[in-house]
Amino acid sequence: VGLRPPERPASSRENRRGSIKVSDPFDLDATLTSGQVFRWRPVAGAWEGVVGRRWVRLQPLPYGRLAVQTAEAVTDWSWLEDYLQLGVDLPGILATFPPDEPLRRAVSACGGLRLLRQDPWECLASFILSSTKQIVQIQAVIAQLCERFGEPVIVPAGHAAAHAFPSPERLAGVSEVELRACRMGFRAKYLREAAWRVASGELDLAGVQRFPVPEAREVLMRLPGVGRKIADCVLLFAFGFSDVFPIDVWAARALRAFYYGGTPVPLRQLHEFVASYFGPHAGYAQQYLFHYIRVHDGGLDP
DNA sequence: GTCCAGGATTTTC
DNA sequence: GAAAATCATGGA
Repeated sequence: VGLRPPERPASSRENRRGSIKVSDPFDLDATLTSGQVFRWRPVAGAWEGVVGRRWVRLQPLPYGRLAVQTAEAVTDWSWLEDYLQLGVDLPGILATFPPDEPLRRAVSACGGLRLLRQDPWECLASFILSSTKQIVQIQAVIAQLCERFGEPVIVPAGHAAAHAFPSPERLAGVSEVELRACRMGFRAKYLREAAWRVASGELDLAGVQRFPVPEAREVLMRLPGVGRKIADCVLLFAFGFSDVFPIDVWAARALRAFYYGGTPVPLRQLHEFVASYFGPHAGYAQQYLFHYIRVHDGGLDP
């Protein structure tokens, strides 16, 4: 795992392109479309997005490589290796899954699905905006939010403008009416309150990393509009607590269909089940089941 | 008009 | 305490 030197070392753009060798399976398409991130866009067989303050283009290559293009010269690629979690031993994680038929099918369908390591603020804000919205709508809301309030980032010459995710300081100063103009509805007041608490220092978001899961979850759930599910998404996608299993309508649907014969099991019982059944990387199992039932299983059950 | 979405909160037993 | 009812909004 690591970044290979560019094909043409003498070029002045030598640090703007490279390719990453990924020894383990890495399904970029499944990873970026599995509902954990909302900012990546498919462009001509590749994916374009913004990580932190950097515009990035990723393209799958043969033999387990990823082509990487940035807009500015880069010497230290640790930010991308961290975001893509290239140091993670995915086969080792999959080996901890219980050997049941649903997981076997899900892993077989998208064996290179990864969990990314997202910025906590962007992740928290994104999932505050996610509640009772479809993924395509969440993408649209966040795109508007970034375009209107995010700082422009450097893009390749001639490329359309791109923006960083707006900081909590910026969003704390945006009116609820302006936020609602991004089609986020009642979530506007929740986003503003979260931005205010983070910007003021009342909520030390980075500090959440140091807490055990129950305390970290409790801290996040003090925010209005953040319940168990959204808190768990932030714990899993931003803080890397890979044993956390967020249960949304789709995950609940998958659990009931695959493990309870489609019977209407209450949510509380599902939480008890996932806490003991899926093992130390239950969050990965969740992502596989979530993506599988949405994309590969027709999304329907009896 | 109806139904649904990577839910949260309030009310009620 | 947990289960049920209410809230909420844009799009298909």
